[in-house]
Amino acid sequence: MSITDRKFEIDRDSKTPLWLQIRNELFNSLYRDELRPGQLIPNEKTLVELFQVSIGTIRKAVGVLEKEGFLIRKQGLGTFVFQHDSNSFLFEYFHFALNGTEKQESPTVEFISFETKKASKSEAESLNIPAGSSIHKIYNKLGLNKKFYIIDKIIISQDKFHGLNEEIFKNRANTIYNLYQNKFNIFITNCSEKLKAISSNEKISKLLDIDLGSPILKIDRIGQTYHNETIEIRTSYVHTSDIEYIHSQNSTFGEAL
Amino acid sequence: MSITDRKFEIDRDSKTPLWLQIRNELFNSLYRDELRPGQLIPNEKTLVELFQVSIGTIRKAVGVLEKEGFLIRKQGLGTFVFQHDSNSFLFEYFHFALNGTEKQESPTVEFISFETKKASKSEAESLNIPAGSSIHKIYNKLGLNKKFYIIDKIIISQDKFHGLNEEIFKNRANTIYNLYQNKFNIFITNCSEKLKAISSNEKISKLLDIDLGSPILKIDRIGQTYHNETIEIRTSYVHTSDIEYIHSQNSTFGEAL
DNA sequence: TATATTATATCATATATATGAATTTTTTTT
DNA sequence: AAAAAAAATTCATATATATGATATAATATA
Repeated sequence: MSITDRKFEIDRDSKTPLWLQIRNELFNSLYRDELRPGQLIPNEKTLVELFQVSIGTIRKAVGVLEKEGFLIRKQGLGTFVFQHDSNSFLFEYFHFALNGTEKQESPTVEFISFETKKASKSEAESLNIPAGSSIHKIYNKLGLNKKFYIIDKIIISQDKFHGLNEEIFKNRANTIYNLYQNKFNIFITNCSEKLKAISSNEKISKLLDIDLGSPILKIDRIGQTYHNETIEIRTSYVHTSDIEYIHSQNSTFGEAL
Repeated sequence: MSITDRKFEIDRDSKTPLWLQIRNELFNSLYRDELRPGQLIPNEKTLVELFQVSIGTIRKAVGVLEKEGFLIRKQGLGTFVFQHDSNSFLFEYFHFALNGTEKQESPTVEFISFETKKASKSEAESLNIPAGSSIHKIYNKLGLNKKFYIIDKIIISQDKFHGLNEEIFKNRANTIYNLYQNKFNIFITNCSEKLKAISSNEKISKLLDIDLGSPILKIDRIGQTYHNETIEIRTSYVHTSDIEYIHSQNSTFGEAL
């Protein structure tokens, strides 16, 4: 259903502000896929008619969604739905740079393996799927500057990625999140990472060509979509001799609405 | 000089929008300490008269500074300058939680040592001070749940913290950044952290009561004030058996203006 | 055809104004 | 003196409107 045909119910007597109601309605349209990644959304004048509010209220609602990262406004052009692609990937989810440098380069990605198997208990729990469900387990190698430093293990539910196989995964033209988005209609909206230092085991040592027991940065990432539905578990094993994980922030930034 | 006595120069013919000019003027007032941490800033009506623009333009400028974390608006009360204190500390700069938990508890902090010495070449370089200048080197121990997991090494220039000594540091009533802010008029506005996995050396092993060579998370943090002036170098050595470093984010959040 | 011009569409900035909500202060009442 | 009520202060929401900036499309011109 097109968004311009929708009937939106805005309650002028509600205690929640109009702009927030509209923000939520637009958010739901994203969630329900009435507005798709990359798509041009109706212009402000049309939204005014659709919601029967003033343009200032529309701009406030759209502005919040823009700050949240769901929409992108372009002056003279229109407002678009954010999409995962090779440009956005770089600065969003890849947090490594060569020692001492700030500039984040695009990593080289090399496929290692693709398996489909039964989820372990903890894997099933993290993905919130029934115990014993099928999952895809994918290994990748990531590098910077012609050397590989990172092993990525990706775990996703088979059910949510119907038809996914090694060929499709390997032949994707863009990022992994772009594949999720375009082929499987799953849009990753947020990630949470937990970092630890561990000793490398035999498998990791071999894959990264380092000594057994070397200190390794282990990153557990949970990738979620709308309404905090967990889609992906990704574990990164990083040899941090030449590269480092970067995390910058401003005063209270990050905790704001 | 009080901000209400200042003469602000707003250029209505400039290509930079009024709201941005005003945002910058207010930012400079923060930088120049005409507006101090915790202070109530003039109300919107006063700002309208001060800058001779409409209230919408003022609200836009203040709104941006609020999003950036420099101001905090309270309906019915006024707008205040953000300040470092024990409440804000928790969720801003401490990124650890016990394994599996999300909730961030306040860490226990225990003083280890306070030294004043000559800066090494790399320390001087990082702090952007002349080679051989005096610095303070402070060690702390941080813990959660009655166990210590973190050793913090803090390095600051003696020049910028005139009169600081062990007693003053130990007897502070609040956070370290609060001490900088209130006693030395230095306001930390942003931090950048770089993480690595290393093997613990003898000193760290002893301090954290762990085996020599255990994998350790090493965090190099640069604390800066207005205009990216580096104030503090902090290195954390973290034993991540029971705790983990947490980093969450939304789609494009973090890269927005 | 290629280039310059003009028109159109769309978001950005700015003003003016009215009403509401939350907090504090002042006044009145008991 | 204490409690309740009223007033004042301040930010929040919402409308209406005008002009500017930017990108694209359509048209006219060389």
